[in-house]
Amino acid sequence: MLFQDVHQAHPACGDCPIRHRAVCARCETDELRELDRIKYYRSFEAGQTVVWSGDHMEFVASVVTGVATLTRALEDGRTQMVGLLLPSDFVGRPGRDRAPFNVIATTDLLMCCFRRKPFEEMMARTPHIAQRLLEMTLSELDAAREWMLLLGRKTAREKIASLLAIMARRDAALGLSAPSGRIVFDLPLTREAMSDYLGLTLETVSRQITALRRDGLIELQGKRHVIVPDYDRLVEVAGDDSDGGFFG
Amino acid sequence: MLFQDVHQAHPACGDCPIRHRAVCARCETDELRELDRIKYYRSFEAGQTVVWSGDHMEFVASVVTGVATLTRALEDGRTQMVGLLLPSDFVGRPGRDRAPFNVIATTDLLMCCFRRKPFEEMMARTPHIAQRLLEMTLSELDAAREWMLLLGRKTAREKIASLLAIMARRDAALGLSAPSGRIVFDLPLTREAMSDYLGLTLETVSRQITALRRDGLIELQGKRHVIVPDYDRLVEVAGDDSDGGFFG
DNA sequence: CAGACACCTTGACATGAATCAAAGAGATCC
DNA sequence: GGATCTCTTTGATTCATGTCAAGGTGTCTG
Repeated sequence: MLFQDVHQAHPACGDCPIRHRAVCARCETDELRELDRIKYYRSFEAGQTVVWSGDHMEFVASVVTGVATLTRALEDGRTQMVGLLLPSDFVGRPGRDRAPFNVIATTDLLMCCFRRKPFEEMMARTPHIAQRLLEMTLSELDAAREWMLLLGRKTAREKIASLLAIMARRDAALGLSAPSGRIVFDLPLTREAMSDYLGLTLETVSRQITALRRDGLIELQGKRHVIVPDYDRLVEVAGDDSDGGFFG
Repeated sequence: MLFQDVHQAHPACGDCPIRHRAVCARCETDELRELDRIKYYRSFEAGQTVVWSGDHMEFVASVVTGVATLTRALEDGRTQMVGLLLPSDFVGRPGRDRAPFNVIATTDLLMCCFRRKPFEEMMARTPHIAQRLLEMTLSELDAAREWMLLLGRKTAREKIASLLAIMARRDAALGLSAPSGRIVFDLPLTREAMSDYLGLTLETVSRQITALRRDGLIELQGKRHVIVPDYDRLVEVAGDDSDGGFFG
């Protein structure tokens, strides 16, 4: 789910992005019908809290449109983002009833929810759903570990370059082009959200973005519109030894 | 696998710790027999590499005895530990054939392996194994996220206290006592391994351990034998808002 | 249009952790 | 029993990033 590639999913599975992208990779119609029966939609406004860490979470869900963040915080307020939910990403855990992190909508957000109990029952009857979830969870785990390397060992400059490269890559993928050469996209995060993601302060984020611009690695129009003239050069600054890991 | 609690498993499932602890929570004998048929043991000496990142990994496995680490590294050698494998922990991913990290034995190590293909086939036939793996993977994901909070937002002192608290907690759990009051245990990691885990240098680790000792939060006999006189006070220094998260 | 607000940038300074360097403590080996 | 090796501690210094503070930019609202 963390940076899950929207386009890995089967492209011909109907209108609801949820049905095939997040849950049911094989698209068998009986199961889709059953999923349809137990699903419902919820929408949230930008800034609204979806679930608070420690709360009961009586559903699992999939993002239809918008962006949400998963965060954990220390008592004194220091906050770390631990995941980013983009359209088609899945959140929730069959078998656990308390959320281990805060889920917050950063833009207007539409989620497709399944009440946990019926979903679990369906999972028990439909083995390939558990396998699909396992696969997705393993991808997330890989992404989390890649992120641990970033948080523990990269410099501020490398961190920013990494984040921009991921965003660029993701948007290139949405446009179905290979990520190389010139890429243009909009940042879906504030500087503060970026700092929470990268384990930095927002001032440092701002300064490093300025530095990357000064060095010609990116161009900015306004605060959020980013132009990456040379994707490969950016990846080089990011210092990744395996950029591919992020998309599982 | 990361900090998986050995004692969560059903205690009465036979002699091979693998059979029930890591893979088969329900202990049905037919399945255990089948797992027995496809399993084999491999042992490694301390320091030996089990798998190198990017290599083909043709098995999934479970730790019987010893300790192994999962690490990722940048090209210039900066290294981040992304997981710790202790007895009963599971490693490997059905459905992927390349390891996304290095697995290195830090002590002499005995692993119980299952060739990937037969294991996958068995998983397809035995739904609750996929569910069990999903459960374990979700626990690991929670642990990884907890670790992201540590790496991104905690001070060196808090990081060390967190690691010691986890070790203390784990060893208290092995002795079947509740983690509180006085706990005594041996560190299974060198200062360098600890630094790789915590995103610090080994000098900083050494200094902070000295500082915690000076402040009476821990006592040391030799380099590795640790006495925690007051577990709760240590947890307080660690700054965790949810210590429970680590054991899923 | 003015005012308010959220978001972002920049500057000056402080500080926690890294780096570089040296030496101590325990093992192991002949 | 001394030599050697690995692991660890400690000290001096540097540097990257955090902290505190001020001001800029764009958007929305009345």
